[in-house]
Amino acid sequence: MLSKTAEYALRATIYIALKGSEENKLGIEEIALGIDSPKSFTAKILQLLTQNNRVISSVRGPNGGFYLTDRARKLPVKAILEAVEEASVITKCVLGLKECSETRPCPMHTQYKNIKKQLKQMFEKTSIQQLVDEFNKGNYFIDNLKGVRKPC
Amino acid sequence: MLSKTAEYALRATIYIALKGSEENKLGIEEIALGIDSPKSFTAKILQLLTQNNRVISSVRGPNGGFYLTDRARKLPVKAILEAVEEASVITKCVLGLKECSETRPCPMHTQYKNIKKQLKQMFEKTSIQQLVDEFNKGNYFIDNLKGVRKPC
DNA sequence: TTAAAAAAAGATATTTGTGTCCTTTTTTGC
DNA sequence: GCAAAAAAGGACACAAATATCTTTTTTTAA
Repeated sequence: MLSKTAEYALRATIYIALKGSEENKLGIEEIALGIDSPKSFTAKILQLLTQNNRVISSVRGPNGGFYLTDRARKLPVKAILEAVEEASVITKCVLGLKECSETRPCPMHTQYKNIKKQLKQMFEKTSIQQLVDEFNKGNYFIDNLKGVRKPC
Repeated sequence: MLSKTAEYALRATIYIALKGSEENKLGIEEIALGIDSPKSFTAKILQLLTQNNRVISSVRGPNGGFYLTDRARKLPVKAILEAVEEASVITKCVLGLKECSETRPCPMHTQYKNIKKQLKQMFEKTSIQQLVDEFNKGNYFIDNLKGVRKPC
């Protein structure tokens, strides 16, 4: 479905949104450990995410690191995919036809269009913050980080 | 969503099912032209499809070529994906977590599981023959082959 | 039985994705 | 200003996916 790049991008962004803030920036070491991804490769992906769509923010030097602005937290998950150039999953024909549409459908078009619609909805209507909220309800995982329900 | 290999596998199989039969086998040249795919690469993929799951059948020599048996026409589309080792799309976690399940869900699990379920349904419940039938209703395309409604 | 046709098989090339490492730039605190 | 910390940037390495070409095997028909 998604490339490693996109998977790491999603995981890293969610992790940073979860555990980081402008006051408490996260280093690449912690992020890679937290989401169980290769450190240097993940660093490259974070560069994409800071440069495209400003999904994540970064500061260099001591006490530097990565965090998400409030603005970024409101972005749809799709913005992460766009930043790593993989948003086409939600538009592409399942058989890979260059032209495939209502007026020129492939044999699977009728069935697949509903799935595509829901994929689109999921990535467009869900904000990064919503995933954070969901996680914080408890019992969610993003590999080495477990969501723990806060005591009442 | 799917690799080129899987896309060509689907297109080629549908094409052969549409235009070929045991009496009228199709050559690799025609197939590649018909689905707009690289010839030699497609030939490799057809080898996979003849060897795994017996999705397509082949005969060498003059008047040889590819065709689908009646048995093969009844196979689910998933059998094509299995033959090219890409059936995992319908089970994998969208964030790429090795473990992701109801009891250990990723932050997108709740939303994505419904989509995954429908993907699974589509590939498991749809037979190759059903796609052929759909195509023959007319006005469907598989790149260079246009579905033409038969005159009444 | 031989030549031609066609897929199978093998070898190799190219491109893209994934991953690592080293150097540079920026920032901070002393 | 200087040393340390951290991300940014660049170069490279490796693997997988994609693609092409050549040779071999099988089959048919003349």
